[in-house]
Amino acid sequence: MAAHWLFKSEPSVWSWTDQVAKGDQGEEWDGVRNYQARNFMRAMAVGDLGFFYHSQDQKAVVGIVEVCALAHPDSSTDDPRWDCVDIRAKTALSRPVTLAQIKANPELVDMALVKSPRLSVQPVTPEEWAEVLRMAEA
DNA sequence: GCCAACGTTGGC
DNA sequence: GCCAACGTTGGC
Repeated sequence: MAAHWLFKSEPSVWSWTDQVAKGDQGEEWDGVRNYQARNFMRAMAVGDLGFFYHSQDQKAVVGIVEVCALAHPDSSTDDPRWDCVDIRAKTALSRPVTLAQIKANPELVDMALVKSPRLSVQPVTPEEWAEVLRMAEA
């Protein structure tokens, strides 16, 4: 059973559009300097799916990505502590799901996105995954 | 642009 | 090993 995740990015630094432009080859999710986030990446398997979240101005889940390489040393640093996975864009959400909508949904009050807004890589439960997808289609 | 929250660093 | 200081992040 594949696990689900959420990847957060500032669109001015790395946006969904940038991710899509990388195509099936995908791109390293580098630059993470937080142990919790790193540990989640180490726990990922190829084929796991994740939400792609835009912080800052948009504050919304905008797309779905797939893990396409297991955790490996982060090429953006020589510090051996930091690993990252590669992800590739899979599909855009037909309608982005905003942080405001998520906060307003009683089913999602326990989401890491709400409880730990600064964590850049987060786990998503199967229930949360299904609920956000449902909101994207509603 | 401000402020609160939180993680990390460094001194003791 | 603890704790204070600091820097960064992200929402509003």
